[in-house]
Amino acid sequence: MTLSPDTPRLAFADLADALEALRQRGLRVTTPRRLVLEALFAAEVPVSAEHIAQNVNLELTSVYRNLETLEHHGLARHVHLGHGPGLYVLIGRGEREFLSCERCGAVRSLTTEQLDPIRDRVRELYGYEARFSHFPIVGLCPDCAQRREAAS
Amino acid sequence: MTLSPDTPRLAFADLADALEALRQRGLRVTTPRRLVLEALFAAEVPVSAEHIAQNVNLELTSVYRNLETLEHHGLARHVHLGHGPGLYVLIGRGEREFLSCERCGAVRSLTTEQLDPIRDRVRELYGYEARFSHFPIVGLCPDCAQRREAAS
DNA sequence: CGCGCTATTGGGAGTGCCTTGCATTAGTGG
DNA sequence: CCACTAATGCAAGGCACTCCCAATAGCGCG
Repeated sequence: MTLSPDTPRLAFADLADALEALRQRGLRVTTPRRLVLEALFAAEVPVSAEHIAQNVNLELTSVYRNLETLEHHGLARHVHLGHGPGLYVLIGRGEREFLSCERCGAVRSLTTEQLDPIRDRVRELYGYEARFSHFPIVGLCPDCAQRREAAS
Repeated sequence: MTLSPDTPRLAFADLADALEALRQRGLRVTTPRRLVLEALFAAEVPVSAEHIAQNVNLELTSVYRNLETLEHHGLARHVHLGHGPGLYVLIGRGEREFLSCERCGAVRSLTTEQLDPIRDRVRELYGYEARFSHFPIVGLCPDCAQRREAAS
């Protein structure tokens, strides 16, 4: 699957690249590893370990272990969108951040730069270095916010 | 606007007040209930159910159930500060919000108004109604941010 | 290509944080 | 002080991982 031309350049353009990177780091390219990576490449939204395990028919344990090593080697990361399991995404295809709706579960994807003004404001007001990449902002999406306002 | 009977605003200054409010709502004032409430009044930071259970020597189950009913009746709420158990706080004594440090666990307490500029910015940029009250902003406190910068 | 070294795997058990079910206990209004 | 039923204690269950270990299978080497 080719990347759209406007997608930022990245370290791991495709599966083969990523696998090569792993091999170079002394990691073995096993079938489960490859399948997990494939699942991440195929996903357009963050996915749970459970989801991957079901899809590619792997032991959940193995999926978690692979996600962990992918994270450790900078190929993937996970976010906590409210309650529920952690969700995993590939790194390197243009960094994404997320806003999630507590009510309907909608996930809005943003570029890192889009959240910079928020991070800047938090830093400037409270000195905290907000890292929404791991614990994103949770709230109500425009639709749910409106619906709730109408109901009151 | 009209007061919805199932979401009344409870105002209570102390334990006796809170217990009276519960009684008025048809809830029984039992020893475990009173102990959980006392623990919340005593805590100056958000506390876990486990913490309460240990302190007042109650069944964890009972603590969870009581926290749930206190939440349901608007006397308490909980926040998720990064990983780890949910942490409970009383409401009605001046609303607090939190900023937590992913590295050292430090929790900075703020008034709701202090976070309003951030919420406003999120709304104005993305239309999301950020609700940091349930999933607060997680990041690095000034100390940890500096330490990390120095290390790089 | 075969061999050996060891990273990785499957599967099972364990942990943390709750949630549910149920028989028993104890607040409360009458 | 009685009856009614909310609330409790205890046991079990559930979700999201995390750990352990014997068996397997990549990978470098000859």
